Amino acid sequence: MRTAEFDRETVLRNAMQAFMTYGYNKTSMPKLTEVTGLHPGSIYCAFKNKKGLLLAAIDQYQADRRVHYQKLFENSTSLRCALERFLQDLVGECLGDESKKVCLLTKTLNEIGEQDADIQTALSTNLSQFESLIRQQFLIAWPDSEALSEDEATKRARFFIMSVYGIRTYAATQCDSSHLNALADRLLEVSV
Amino acid sequence: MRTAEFDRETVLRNAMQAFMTYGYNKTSMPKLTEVTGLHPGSIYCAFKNKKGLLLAAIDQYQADRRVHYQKLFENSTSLRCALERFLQDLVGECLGDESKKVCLLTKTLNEIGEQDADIQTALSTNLSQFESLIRQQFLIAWPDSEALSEDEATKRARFFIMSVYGIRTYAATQCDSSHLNALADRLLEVSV
DNA sequence: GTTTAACTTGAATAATGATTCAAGAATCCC
DNA sequence: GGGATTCTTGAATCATTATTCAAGTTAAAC
Repeated sequence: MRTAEFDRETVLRNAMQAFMTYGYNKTSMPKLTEVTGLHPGSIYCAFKNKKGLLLAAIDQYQADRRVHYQKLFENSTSLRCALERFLQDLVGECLGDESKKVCLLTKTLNEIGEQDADIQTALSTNLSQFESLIRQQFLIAWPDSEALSEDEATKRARFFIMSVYGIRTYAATQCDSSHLNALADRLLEVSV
Repeated sequence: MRTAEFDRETVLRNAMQAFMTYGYNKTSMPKLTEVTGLHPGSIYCAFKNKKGLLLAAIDQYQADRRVHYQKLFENSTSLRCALERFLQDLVGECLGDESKKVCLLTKTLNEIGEQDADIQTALSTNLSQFESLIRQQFLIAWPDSEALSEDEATKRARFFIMSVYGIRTYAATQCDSSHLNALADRLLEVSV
């Protein structure tokens, strides 16, 4: 017997960052050995192949995101407050460094979603989990806000999520702080 | 002297379709020779290299889009009518075949925009042209609608475009006709 | 302390990638 | 029709890719 020398979560976060920066196809195995510190053989032993490493990184990404948003939503006093925090965080990420500008899920979906069923399934699953997370915020009976019907909450959450994708893409086209804030403000207005 | 045997526009449209279907990195030169009918040497002679072919395809894409939307907007009687047509067309594309589901500009930006300055410039230029095209619709003093200030038109057009990106991405996550139509309807409501 | 199973190493492999180039073919101009 | 110019051809080249594997190393178990 022998225990693995590397820390799985660290390896996955490094791989994840590389995938977000360069995209799946342009993240070569040499690059992955470099950023993870693992030799090819170890990667193939632990994750089967490059695609397996991507799938594991996607799961890690989603787990990290869930924690991040649960913290972000803690102690919100109203739907408006929760969405405001979310949007501020989003705009901050869009203006931040390369590796946080993009969402691993949508970036990967855009790049290779149509070409691989396993990856498409993994991404769809994780993206609808993300949609649920937002939908829950719309469904909470806030002390300071009126309650929404299930149907209305679903529709509004969907529009919100769709616009979040839009803001991320818009930020890729032109990274202007005032434009992004204006878009976020407007989205908040039409959502709440 | 000798005239070229191939039709440049046809070649570019075929290349464009391949780039939209497979993405830049996964559209190999063998694939490009297949879809364009040109031999490697001819491609390198006419477009310098693979990147040059992409840049030319981007220009052709934008030229085609401009014509498409000018036709689409012809004889609109109000802003609402123009946007309605645009959104119907958009949802139709999202539900249609692979090569029309995506926008070459945003797809390429997502995949390799950060990695190549020339491509980023070309995409930014074309995307802001597209934004202008939509902005013009908001600025027209329609017979049936009230006029907007320049500033208000710019802001609304920007939010609209951002949401169009969002709808395209959302369609990639789940291609549900009723969801897409509901998103389009809501976008129309908050835009006009 | 020896065994044993598991992890690590990194060079070798085989496939695929973009790009070049020299030879051949076709058209225009005089 | 002859020459000049340009386009076409496609095999060869060189770089890069993902993946494998056999040898080496480590630590837990008895």
